[in-house]
Amino acid sequence: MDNHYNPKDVESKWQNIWQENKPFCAPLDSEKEKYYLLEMFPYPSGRIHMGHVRNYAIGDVVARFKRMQGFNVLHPMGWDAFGMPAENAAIEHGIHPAKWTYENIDSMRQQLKRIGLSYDWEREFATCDADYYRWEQLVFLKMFEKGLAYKKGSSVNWCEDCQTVLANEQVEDGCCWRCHNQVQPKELEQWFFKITNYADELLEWTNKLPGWPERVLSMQRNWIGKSYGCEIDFEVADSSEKIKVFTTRPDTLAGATFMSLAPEHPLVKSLVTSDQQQAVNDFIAAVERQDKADRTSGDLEKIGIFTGSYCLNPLNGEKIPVFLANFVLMGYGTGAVMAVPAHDQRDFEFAKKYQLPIRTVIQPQGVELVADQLTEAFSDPGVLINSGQFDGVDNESAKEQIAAFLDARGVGRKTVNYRLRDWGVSRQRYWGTPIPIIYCDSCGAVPVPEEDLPVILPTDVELTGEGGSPLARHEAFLQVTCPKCGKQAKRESDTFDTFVESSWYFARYTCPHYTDGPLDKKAANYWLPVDQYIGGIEHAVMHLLYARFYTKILRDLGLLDVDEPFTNLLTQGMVCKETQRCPEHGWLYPEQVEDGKCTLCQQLVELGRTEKMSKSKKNVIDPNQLIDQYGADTARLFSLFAAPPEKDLEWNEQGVEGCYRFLNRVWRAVDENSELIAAAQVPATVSGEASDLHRKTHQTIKKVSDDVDGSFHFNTAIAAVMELVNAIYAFKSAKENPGVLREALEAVVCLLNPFVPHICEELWQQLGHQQSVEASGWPTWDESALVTDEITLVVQVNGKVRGKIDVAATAEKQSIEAEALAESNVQRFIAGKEVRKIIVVPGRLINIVVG
RNA sequence: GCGAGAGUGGCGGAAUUGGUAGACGCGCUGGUCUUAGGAACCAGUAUCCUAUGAUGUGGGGGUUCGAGUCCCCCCUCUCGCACCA
Repeated sequence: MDNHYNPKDVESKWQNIWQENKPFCAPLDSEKEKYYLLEMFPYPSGRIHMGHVRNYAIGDVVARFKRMQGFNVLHPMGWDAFGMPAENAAIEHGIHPAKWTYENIDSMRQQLKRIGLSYDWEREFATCDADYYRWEQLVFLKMFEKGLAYKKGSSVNWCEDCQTVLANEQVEDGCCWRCHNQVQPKELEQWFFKITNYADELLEWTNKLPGWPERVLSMQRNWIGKSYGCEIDFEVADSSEKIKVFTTRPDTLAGATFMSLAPEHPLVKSLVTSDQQQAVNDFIAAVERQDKADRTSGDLEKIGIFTGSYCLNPLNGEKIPVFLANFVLMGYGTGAVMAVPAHDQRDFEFAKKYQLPIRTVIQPQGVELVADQLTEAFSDPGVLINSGQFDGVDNESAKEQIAAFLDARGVGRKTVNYRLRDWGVSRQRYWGTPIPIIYCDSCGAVPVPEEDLPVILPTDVELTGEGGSPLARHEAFLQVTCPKCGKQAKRESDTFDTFVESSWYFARYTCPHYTDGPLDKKAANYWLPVDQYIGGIEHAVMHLLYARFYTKILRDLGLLDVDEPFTNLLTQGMVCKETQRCPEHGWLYPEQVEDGKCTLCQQLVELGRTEKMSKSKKNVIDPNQLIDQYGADTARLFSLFAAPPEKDLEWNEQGVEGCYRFLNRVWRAVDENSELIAAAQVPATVSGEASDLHRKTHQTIKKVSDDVDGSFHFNTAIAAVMELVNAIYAFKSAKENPGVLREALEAVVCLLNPFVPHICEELWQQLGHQQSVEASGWPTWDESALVTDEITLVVQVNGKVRGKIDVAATAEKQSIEAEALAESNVQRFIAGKEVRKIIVVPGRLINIVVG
């Protein structure tokens, strides 16, 4: 046996062939049915990690499987190339973000090619290419024209020391990650996309995407958060001002004993009385220091301050105090909450703390609810009390009746509220798509004329991490003349959120070289929607919702004709690994830790949690070593065999060896038998051991087909092929039945091809085929080969297994029962007892119930 | 906190969706062959045990002839929370 399996040779041979012959390029004009398969494109961090390998291996199985099934498959790859890490690299190492990014892309492309992924590389692009982002700028101008992009004030994290805006990720415990100075909120005018205009359509379509996991749809529905309720006006006492609140519980209105406003509420200034001014200022400053995400947390201590003003309850005219409260956010509803402590837990805790009155207005039918005795808010349904004319009404009807009462008096109205907020797309950063707007003192915000696009991101910038965005200091970029009036004007210096680029790249893949607009409508409409999208569960809401929204924008701008971008979605579980952190040096790579101590300072390392692999947490596993040692096929097979795709995977290399061993077994099985089976064919009739292998072959074809097609049970598909290979090794009468053996070996090679394509192409050639295995088609199974004459049934007594019987597959219920009762071990358990019932589950088991 | 998921041998996982719990693989134990074995092959491997027995799918209850699977309560872990991508 001198023809050993040598993955290095085999893999470079086939990768060269694929590079030369381009078998994965997808033509627009094809007789075949189209299939668009897409994995979420990577950020070019420089190195691929096991999460990438897993994601792209999953996608490649589907791409190759669909190609074998005869589809015209589009399977593209590109780069989500704008973003903060490139700027950080520039700040830390003085490399220009463009150079850093394009070098990373080159290195990652090489790494991806080593895995043997079947991409149409002709369609590759990076989102930082001006040929890409220029069309994003054009779409922005169209959105601006239609009022779908607008400007409004919004708060950012500001570091006074660095004079710069910080991303949430750059804020640690309320402090700047670089200088550890306290971060403050700062109000800036920023661009927003009106995603709220599409809230209802985005919500409705969550019921029309059967190919999406229910949990993702559920998260998106909750994110949109449509709720029906009532907007109510509370007049401010001794003033003409009104405080608007949104509530889903107008039925509790009579129980509103105070009002809570967000500290950011615009009315705060006019409401605060002079004697409360100082206390309120201190309070607002304290709340500003609190993390936004924690503000609504139930754990957070509820704090508040009296403004000195009162407002009037529109139901009963009662005068109630107006407070500011840390748990009320300006971003949701109206930024004001009518506080009903008896029936809302947060209000209850707040009222207890500040000794505010608690009044029950709903109680369960027939039970008296005494406010003084409440230990928590009562939020169940019930009947109204203390509510004047509405007493005795059940609370569901009271919602309607009170809304109508308020409406009739012009002080309230039924409304729909969404949790979803408009999408803020302005970033005060350099490495992103320039927003194509010019500010003129006379004309205001003027769009850059279409013929002047693209607004090219200048390359001659200095990045320091201080003093705000470099574009804001780049005079040659900033200074322009107003396209409308010709006077001196200034460019917008903010760039887009990188989520904008990732919201339409899948559409651009259909026509990446098109020069007359963002999309070639013919290509877009042929390929879209994406038939199968694959990516991490961490994108369940934001990216996937933005992409859905942007698709509807493109549709409404007449650029394509689909309503939704992704017909089927597979959310891959994360590849996780334990993190390690030094109190002084932050996250550490595994090689920086020795005996639980940081090698830089010898301090004890905090053992972190198991988290998703990310460069910033330094818990990334680099697959290159694995590929060097075992080859790409083994790395692919292992990442697919280790767990089902949806499941999170805690990284552990145990088992790689087994996958390599298996590929060696496959190799030898073909190699050792290739002469014997050279021209063999399956005979018309097979019997005995040969018939068992013949059946096993067809069972495996069926099992793998079912597991791969639509259900992604790759781990069990691979297990099934392993069983078939075990059966091939156990097959003793190969010499007498070379045809049956050939059939089994060819099935193994075909079925494995989507998983481990290099070795399969090589073995397919060795089996004497001229055509590639991928072009040879997916094997089909013969139903008649699956049939067995005899089946084994389990016999239970009172639900416990007591024996097994072999019966003819065609046996009648009566004879099965008789045989089960006669089984010797079963006899022991039913002797002397009354048989009450016999349950026969066809093809499975018999349960004898005795008493 | 809110929203969404997950929990099965020493380990990764399987279970036809209410019907034999532990497929397949790793690891481990013993053996064959070999100058050698970190190669290959064969046998064994949930736990307790004298077992044709009992127990067993994060914990506790329930429904059922039968529950890993369905229902209720609890625990632990993971993801997202709007400027990481």
